[in-house]
Amino acid sequence: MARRKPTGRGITIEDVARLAGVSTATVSRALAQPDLVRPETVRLVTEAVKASGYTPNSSARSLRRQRTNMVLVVVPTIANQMYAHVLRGIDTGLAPAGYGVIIGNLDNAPDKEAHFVDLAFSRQVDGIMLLCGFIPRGRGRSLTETGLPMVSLCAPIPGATLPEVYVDDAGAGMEAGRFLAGLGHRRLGYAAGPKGSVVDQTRWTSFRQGAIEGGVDPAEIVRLEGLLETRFTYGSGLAAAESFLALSSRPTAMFCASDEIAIGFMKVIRRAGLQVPRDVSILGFDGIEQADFTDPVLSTVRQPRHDIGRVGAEVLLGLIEGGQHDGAREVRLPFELLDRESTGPLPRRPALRSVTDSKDSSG
Amino acid sequence: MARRKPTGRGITIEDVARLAGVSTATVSRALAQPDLVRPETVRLVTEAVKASGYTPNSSARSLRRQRTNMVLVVVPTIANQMYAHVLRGIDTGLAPAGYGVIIGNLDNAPDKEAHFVDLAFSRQVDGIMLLCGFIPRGRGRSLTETGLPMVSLCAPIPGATLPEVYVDDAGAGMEAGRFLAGLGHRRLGYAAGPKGSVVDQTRWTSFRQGAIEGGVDPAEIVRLEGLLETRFTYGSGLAAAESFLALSSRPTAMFCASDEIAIGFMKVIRRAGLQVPRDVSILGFDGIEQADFTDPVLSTVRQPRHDIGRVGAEVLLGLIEGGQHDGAREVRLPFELLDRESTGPLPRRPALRSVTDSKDSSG
DNA sequence: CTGTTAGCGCATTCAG
DNA sequence: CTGAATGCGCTAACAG
Repeated sequence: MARRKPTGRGITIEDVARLAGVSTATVSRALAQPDLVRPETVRLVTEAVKASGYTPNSSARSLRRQRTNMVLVVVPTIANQMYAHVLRGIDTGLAPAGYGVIIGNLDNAPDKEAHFVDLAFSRQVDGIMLLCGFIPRGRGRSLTETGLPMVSLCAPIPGATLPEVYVDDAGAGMEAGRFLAGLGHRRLGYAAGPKGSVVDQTRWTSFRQGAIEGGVDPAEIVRLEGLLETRFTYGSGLAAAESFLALSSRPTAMFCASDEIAIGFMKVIRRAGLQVPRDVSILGFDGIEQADFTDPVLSTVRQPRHDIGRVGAEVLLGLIEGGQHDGAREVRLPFELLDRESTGPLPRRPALRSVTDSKDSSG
Repeated sequence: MARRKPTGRGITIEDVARLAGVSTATVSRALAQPDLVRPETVRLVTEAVKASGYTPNSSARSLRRQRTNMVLVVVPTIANQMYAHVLRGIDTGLAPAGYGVIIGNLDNAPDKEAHFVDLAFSRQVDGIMLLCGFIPRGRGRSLTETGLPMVSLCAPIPGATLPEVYVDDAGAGMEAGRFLAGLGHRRLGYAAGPKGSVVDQTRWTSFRQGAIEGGVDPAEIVRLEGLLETRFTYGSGLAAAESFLALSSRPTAMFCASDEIAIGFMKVIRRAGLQVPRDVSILGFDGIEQADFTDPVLSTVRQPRHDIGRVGAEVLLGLIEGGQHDGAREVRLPFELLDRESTGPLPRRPALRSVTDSKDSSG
């Protein structure tokens, strides 16, 4: 009822000032730093605000304060459960500080990269979170050149010196290798992620190393890639499984670069008549919710998805509000190997095609 | 190399103007409406821009133009595959028009609602997309009062008169009911979604109706809810399954309000020794990617997730750029019932507990 | 404690 | 076709 005449369109600070009988500066202060204003005046202003329904215009405020209270989050694809939960964590960490999220969904469209670079250069955000494992470029310039605070989550970025928040992929890979070796498996496979990815590289290398430590012959560790594009998706799992089935001598245990890959992989080999884990043990990576609902329940290396996001947000806020980059801070979060139903001890006889060849393995 | 001295911090339009030897007005025009500027001048400006690395400041531009080129997307939780894909669709529809997405993740935190209302009132966005099936409120005011263009996706909002883009839930529910009845099932169950939700209500009512049309006795259609909070999540499926198992006379076919519910449900009853679809048929809703990877593959009603987002974005852009709300436009997208592996004809004998009681069913 | 003043960086009048 | 001037709405100096 007390709604004031909307002069032009929105209610401005001037309307409130008039209503409260004070200057705009006082309104601004009463709202931002009430302790610097006489209580009675604060009350007047507060009431005027309530009466008018005033909300400060964010563009004007951003322009003036050189701060937008927004963060750009660049993610390979929002459709992946893993990233979705990291995003939730980011939101959890950012919201209390009054920051919002602008979503930068790459979604395998390289031209979008440039768009996010522009966004950053236009100062639409105060900081950047990279979940993509590389630094976006476009129009001949890179995000680093914005000078904006930036952190990398989920994946380290080689050559860059920004704070990183992620799990110890190398340690996890090692443990995965030792784990499967410890179950007695002597021929292992790795269902690969994207070839260029540091994360994939790390997991593969360390897995191999862990397996060797566990007593596996290096020649008996095979890397399986998809035929076309290999990413962390179901599709890559399907493709890797096809490669797997085509092998004359198959691994008895597989380590997969992601849960999606593991789930895709498992589907194909089960359709082919193999049983998990009797014929093949399968170990995933990520610990997405869906892995709790496969049958058998997927063994996997769980990453603290939510925490990665939350901690990443806190690190970034520190950079934004604290000011100085205090060198390349690095936060390693703990992983956890979940030994569940899709992994088991070495079966009596090696897994062969359902059409059993009379050919012995050489050795 | 040609980088100009960064006077204060960023490169402004003034720097470019100086560099090109023209006024700031000309720079602005050369960039926004080159046809109004002499080609030679445009060239000068373009070169100056390139040399300086100038990108217009978005806060200043937004303030001046009363337009931010951002859209707020309010989503119940970003962790749900369904919403994640709708979001992708939204991005697909928005990006070509130069609009970005600010993510409004409710995540079951009611206090966040108010925050998004403030965001809208502060004119930080030009439009709003609601995937939550209701109109967020906070601080005693509702999003509608912002006067901003708004559309509702995935769910109609009762009482509101905004454009809606969603599948025909009623038709889908009917078809689900007829489908299961057509398979010969005479005792049906519905694993419910959130009680207050219009979507749940619609699916349940129409499912019931379809089943009755298919010849099922209304008394033989049971609604199963979770014990605590019932939502569209795995957890609700688990809870519904517990209720299911406790029934003395169990349905032989279940319609689930979402795929997550269906998957959670399936897990529990299979652990209890029941087989799908031999003992119980299960039909989901949504058509998330994960449903392709269950064993058996989940039958479900597929929604065009991506299209819902894309079309919704286009409708909203029409409102934003076109200006006038042309009444409550409504777009219904087609659903598709996927008859796959988790549904089958009525089994010979009704599903009982694995510990077979000698008690006959009354009838 | 409060008001006045001065921009933040840009796009749009209005004159030339 | 171009330049000078104005103000979008707000906050931070600086005086009182």
